[in-house]
Amino acid sequence: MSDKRYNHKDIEKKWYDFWIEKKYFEAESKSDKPSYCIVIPPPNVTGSLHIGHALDITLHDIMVRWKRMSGFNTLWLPGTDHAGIATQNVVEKNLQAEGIDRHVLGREKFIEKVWEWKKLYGGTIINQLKSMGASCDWSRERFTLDEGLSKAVKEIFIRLYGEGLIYRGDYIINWCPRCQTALSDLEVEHEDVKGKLYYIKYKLAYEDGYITVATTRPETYLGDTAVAVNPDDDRYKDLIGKTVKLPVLNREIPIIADEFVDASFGTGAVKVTPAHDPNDFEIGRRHNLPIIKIMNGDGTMTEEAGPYRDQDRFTCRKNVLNDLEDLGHLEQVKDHDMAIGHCYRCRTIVEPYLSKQWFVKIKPLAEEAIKAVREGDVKIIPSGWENSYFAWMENIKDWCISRQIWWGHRIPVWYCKSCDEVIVSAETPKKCKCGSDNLKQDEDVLDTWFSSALWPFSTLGWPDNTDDLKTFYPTSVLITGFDILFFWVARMIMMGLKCMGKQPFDHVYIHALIRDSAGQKMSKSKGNVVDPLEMTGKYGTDAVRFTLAAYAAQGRDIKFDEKRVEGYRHFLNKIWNVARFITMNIDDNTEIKPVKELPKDVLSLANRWILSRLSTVCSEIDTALKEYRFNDSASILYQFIWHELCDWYIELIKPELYGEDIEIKNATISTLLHVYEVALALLHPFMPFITEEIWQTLPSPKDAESLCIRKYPVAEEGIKDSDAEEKMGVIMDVVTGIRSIRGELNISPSLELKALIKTLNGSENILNENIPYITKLARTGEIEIGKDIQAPKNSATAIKPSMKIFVPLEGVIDVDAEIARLTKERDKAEDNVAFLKRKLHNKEFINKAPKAVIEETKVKYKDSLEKLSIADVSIEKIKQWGKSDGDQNNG
RNA sequence: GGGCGGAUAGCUCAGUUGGGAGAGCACAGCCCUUACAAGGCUGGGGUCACAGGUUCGAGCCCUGUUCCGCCUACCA
Repeated sequence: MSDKRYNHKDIEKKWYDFWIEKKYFEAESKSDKPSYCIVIPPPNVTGSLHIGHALDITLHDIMVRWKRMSGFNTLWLPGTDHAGIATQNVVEKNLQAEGIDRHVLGREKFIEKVWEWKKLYGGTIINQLKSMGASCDWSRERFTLDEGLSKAVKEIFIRLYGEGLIYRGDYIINWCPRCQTALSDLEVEHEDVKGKLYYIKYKLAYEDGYITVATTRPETYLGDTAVAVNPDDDRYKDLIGKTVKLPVLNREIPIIADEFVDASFGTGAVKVTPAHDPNDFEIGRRHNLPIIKIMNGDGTMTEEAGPYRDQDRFTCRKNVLNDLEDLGHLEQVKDHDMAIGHCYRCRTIVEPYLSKQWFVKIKPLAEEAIKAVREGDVKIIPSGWENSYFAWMENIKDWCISRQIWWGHRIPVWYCKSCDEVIVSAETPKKCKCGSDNLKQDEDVLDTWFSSALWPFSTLGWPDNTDDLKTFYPTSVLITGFDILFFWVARMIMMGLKCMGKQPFDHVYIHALIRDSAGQKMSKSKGNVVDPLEMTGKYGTDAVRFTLAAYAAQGRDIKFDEKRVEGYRHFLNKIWNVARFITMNIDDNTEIKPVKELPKDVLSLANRWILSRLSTVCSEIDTALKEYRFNDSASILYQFIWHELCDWYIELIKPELYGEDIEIKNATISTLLHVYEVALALLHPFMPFITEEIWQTLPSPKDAESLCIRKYPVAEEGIKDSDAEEKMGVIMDVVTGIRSIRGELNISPSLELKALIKTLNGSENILNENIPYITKLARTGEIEIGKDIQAPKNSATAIKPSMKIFVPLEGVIDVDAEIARLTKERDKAEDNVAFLKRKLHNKEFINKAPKAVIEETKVKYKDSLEKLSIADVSIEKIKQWGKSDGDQNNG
């Protein structure tokens, strides 16, 4: 505490260990207290903490610590996600580095390797969350591949299958040739590119002439089984029913008519490749076209591609184009803007690919989920996101949930090799009902997001009816970035409603994305990534947390600037030094009493004022947090502590602390301690470490052994006192008035000034009673106060609503500077008068504006008018003094 | 193609029912006043993107325009 600067090193771990040891973060399965629960968005087990997590964690922890302190049975349930494709990729790469191919290793051995890897490195991100101060209940930590969660996954799969909401079938899905798995629509990231549109001539089979089709993927012509035109397209009417021959392959395919074709695009004729395009697949179905697969799962061409077999898909495209050109089939090539889908895990260009996959029939689930938000069972904050939610939900497509990878929840389905029976079961079946034991389990695993969708209840013990489930479901709020609104939030709502019959959370708070200070999305390749751990190491976790909270305004992206962190570290230092100030002003004779026991008559104006302000701050923080206005709460605390507590209050009470009156001194130090202690408590959710460190050493009366279980302050902790606030306003006016004169006229702060105050509306009592405040803060010596004070010679003037302040400046005054200063004020007043006059003379305004506004305007007008006239008089006087000074000097 | 959001001080951003615009940082001047120089005091700085409209009154509401960002989509 003796150090002038706050040093975060060593402190953070000490307190975190203490909290854990005391089990403060552990929730009760059964409790009389109201419950508050947040489940963490589980980070990928392969992950390491990035700035987005840091924001997530900070906002979570603020809410959770606030509620815990407010007396709720609070559960913040942590865990990690097995992140199927991502984790498999990581381990696969590691094995490759050792020269091991996973296919050689085999499925079982490979999964063992992943578990080993998980045991070694899976704790990394968890430890990083802890270093952020996250007050999670670690005794309830979960992993999406835990036994319990796996049970939940199987249970829901079987249930949905039984209801016909899960089905298997051959469809065109998104296929990543590198990961060699299906992807859901959401897992494909579209990127706009300037591509080409190739016009290819198909010659008619039995007569001269040709039809030209336009395509962006010329290599797929190898799989064409028809050419389609719009039935109403006059250009092609005669060709319908005829056939063309595909170049090179010489396969004969029909020209068909289909409503889908847009006659205005390209040539109005579309090549139809049912195995490699979702629309073509539909057309193919309608017309019973053959389906020809020309590409393998790894992106090479099949033998159906004839001379191009085994070629990579992009090499094949080049060769196809060359050959078509050589043979005179390439009519033209046009620039064409389009969007190309990439795998969200490995950035490989995805292929629309025909294969047998499992799907969730999603519409019935989506309807309920739409209703839940529309009827307010789930409230999305900020509400603007509701539009996106509805738009997506209303156009939702069936969800492809099978993945051709090894790491994940294996689909609980077995196929009988003897009779084609499909057995869906939580346990491994021994025999088929046909009697055969020749059963084989489906090779695929489920989409990771399928298990994530169950997270809010699977983590609480579902499908068992546990106490945790009864106590904490529905959870209170889900806090996350908008990037996983559809991936995760929407699916949780659907599954929560389906399994639990209730929404998984009452609120969804969507926070912004963090960008770099130039507004660019952070990415490793750009090298603009801010490492939160580097930040916390440098500035302390509390400073980083407070920065993120202060940045977290609703509905706007965050442009993260390290300088802002530095600024808030200064704030921590400021807070730290208040503690030092208190310590220095307490000795063995100091008697500290609870504020409630202090007689009101020993409380000085400053004490009453700060208590009143504290009271307001308490209720403002409460409102802001309730509405998830994190930035507002941060700024309220910053403003109050730095400017009101430090700049005004502590300076005001110095005379009382250094004075002789022991009773007043005790009352003041008790008040200071109280306000500071409450402020620390208010701050604790935002900056847990420094507040606990200071709080523990504070000689205040305490009723808790740690700040994190102290009752969160509410408005009674201060005493609202408008009389004190009004009076302090007058004192502040005097002080700032004199300070302005000093500052603008460049008078040394060390020079003691005399002040004469002419009161205008009975403020002399207030002033007379509080002279020490003025002398201390404005550095004045003698002060004269009265209604009839006359402006002395050679004085500067400050004009305030309830008084005129004169500061005689014999010897130090710069006449021209003071005239300039007053003229500036005069002009401002004149502008005001003109403006307000115009307004009040406006008949429409008088007729139509609310009375309160008119009254207010009138008062402002009067004040401005008065200020103008005072300024005029003052300027006149000082000019004369200037002259007479000149006379004296001359004479 | 559809939708959403943004444009306010040099920078980053607040601005909650429409009543002459605020903060932090940066900048300038003065100060090492015994909590803090990672500090104190004072000050300068804005056509609220542009053009219309509604209103007594618009940063805020309406229409259009420009620029930027994002989401979403099966026009090959």
